[in-house]
Amino acid sequence: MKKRLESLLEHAITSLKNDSILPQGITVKIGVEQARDTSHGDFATNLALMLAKPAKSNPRQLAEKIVAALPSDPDVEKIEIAGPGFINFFIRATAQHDIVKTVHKLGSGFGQSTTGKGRKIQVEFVSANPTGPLHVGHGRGAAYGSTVANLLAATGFEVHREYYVNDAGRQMDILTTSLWLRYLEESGEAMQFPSNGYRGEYIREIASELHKKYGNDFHYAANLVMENIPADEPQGGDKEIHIDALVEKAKTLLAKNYRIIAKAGINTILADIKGDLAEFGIQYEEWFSEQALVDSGAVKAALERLRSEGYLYEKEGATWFSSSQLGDEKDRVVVRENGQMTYFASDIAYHMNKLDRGYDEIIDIWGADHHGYVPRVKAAMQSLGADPNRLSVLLVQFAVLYRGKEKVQMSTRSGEFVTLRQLRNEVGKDAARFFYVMRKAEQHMDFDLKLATSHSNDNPVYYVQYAHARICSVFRQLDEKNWARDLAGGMNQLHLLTESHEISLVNSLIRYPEIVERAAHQREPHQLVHYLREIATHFHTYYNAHQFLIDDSQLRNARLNLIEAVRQIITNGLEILGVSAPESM
RNA sequence: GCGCCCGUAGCUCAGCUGGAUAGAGUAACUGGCUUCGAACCAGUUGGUCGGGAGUUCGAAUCUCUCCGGGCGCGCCA
Repeated sequence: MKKRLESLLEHAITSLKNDSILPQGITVKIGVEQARDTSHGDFATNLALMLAKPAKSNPRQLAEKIVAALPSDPDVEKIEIAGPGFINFFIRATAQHDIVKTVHKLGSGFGQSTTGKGRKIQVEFVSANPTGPLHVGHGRGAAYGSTVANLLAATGFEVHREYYVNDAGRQMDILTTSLWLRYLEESGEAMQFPSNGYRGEYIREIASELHKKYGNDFHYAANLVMENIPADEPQGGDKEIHIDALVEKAKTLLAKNYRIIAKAGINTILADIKGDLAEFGIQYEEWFSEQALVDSGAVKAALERLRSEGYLYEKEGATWFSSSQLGDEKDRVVVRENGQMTYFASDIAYHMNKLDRGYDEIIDIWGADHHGYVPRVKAAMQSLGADPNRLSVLLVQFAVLYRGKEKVQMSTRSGEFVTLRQLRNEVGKDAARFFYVMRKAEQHMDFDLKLATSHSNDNPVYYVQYAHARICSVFRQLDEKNWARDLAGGMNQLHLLTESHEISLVNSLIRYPEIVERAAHQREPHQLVHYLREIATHFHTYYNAHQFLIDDSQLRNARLNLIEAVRQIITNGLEILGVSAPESM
């Protein structure tokens, strides 16, 4: 209908081309919007207002000209000019009922489009370091990234979901050493744990497993381990030097056993993360290993390429990337004085790898605390001759947890609600995913655990799910009454749906594909959430105002077809959000 | 100090990219179950859109400037 009105306006404008009232040589985008207020009709356009300035004329006069030039349409009942010059269209009430047929026909495919034209798009998200379980902060990126990916898939993109596993470099050494030290404690050695080590309880658990499995194979006396190790920070030393020395000691003493501990650590933690995300409803096409990238020589190759392009230089014993000439605020180290490559070095190689894989677009989803990292990655892409616009980095702000009024501390120490798993256990997957994407990503979010767990009207996820369950319940009642459902017959009676509640539901149905489209295009899942709440509201209102299981079989079947279409759309929308649509609750 | 994000009803947030009288949820109050599920519905109260200036027919939305909050400015990842 919207498109139809737009083309009507198009006709009017073309026919007015020669009229001197129209500005010459100016093209204006003709936009028709659904009117917010019913007194403004069903659709409205601000076309006359837009044209008024270039035409140097009164918008209302212009509107009158346009209206006069509009071809007639059987479904347009009335056209009004209102306010400063809006043109309002009043549509015949039953003109849009065919949408019900369309929804039934397309089923789960309703709302899907081919706008993406199969363009390949990669979405990399979460990518938390595999040095511990996912925490609640990662949860938001997980829910957001997954939903953005689903939205893109629904709009015809070929989506590749990827998790970049940082399983290389210093942090892995620190993880391995932390495990070993806890293992030594487990086997009776007393020593001070490094302040820069990983202190989480899960480290002890893995260490304990190692001890069970390997006995004293990795055991060395504490005084031997701590021999010649520089002081830690609390003792007035440097924590980085301290931990690096311990890592070296671990490698020397353990020799090839070092790999066993390292493997056990990464495998256990990664398995936990994978399981956690799977239970959160997230499947990846690929888990990309940084170590594999390093082993393949890609990082070295990337640096050599930068060097040959003249972007690398040596200073103070380190190798620098001159990102500042490409928009970054300063140059960045890629190889440290000690010869180790920085995280950024492999990130350059990783993004080069992404580019080489031929994606039309690359999306990285990062926590907002990494925003300062964007210019250097873009600079790297540019230096490799790629268009930095092929990469878009979407930043997700932190979520602050509340339990009622009380702020929940997020420190690893507090032991309260740090992991995503704990959150899921407390509020459930559905509520967690729904809450995470309810707010737009740049918005700082308050996540109220009490609200998310409450099984009441306070909780928006239940509100939407309840609408779905109610519809399912209606159909169960229909069966119990042994009333046959005449789907085809109902389609012929759609014109009976003239109640205001029915009209507004139909209007909601029509908007769904546009909502999916816009949410995908703007990478804003929250728009879909708001839409689902709105359609649920319209349904609940309708439900309370009218009976569906009535004796009049014609009206009954028409109504049932309408609410079945609503049910289908709620299912489709929740599917994109990764939230289940229960038949009863 | 510099950079990014944010500031809208008591609270949590939308506001379709510059449009009509700024909207939801929640809280408070009033009413609705013998009728398809009350995890629901109907209604009332509640706003100098952080302050100020500018751009124009028109600003919560764009520009500038202050104020307030979050985050970043490592040879850490």
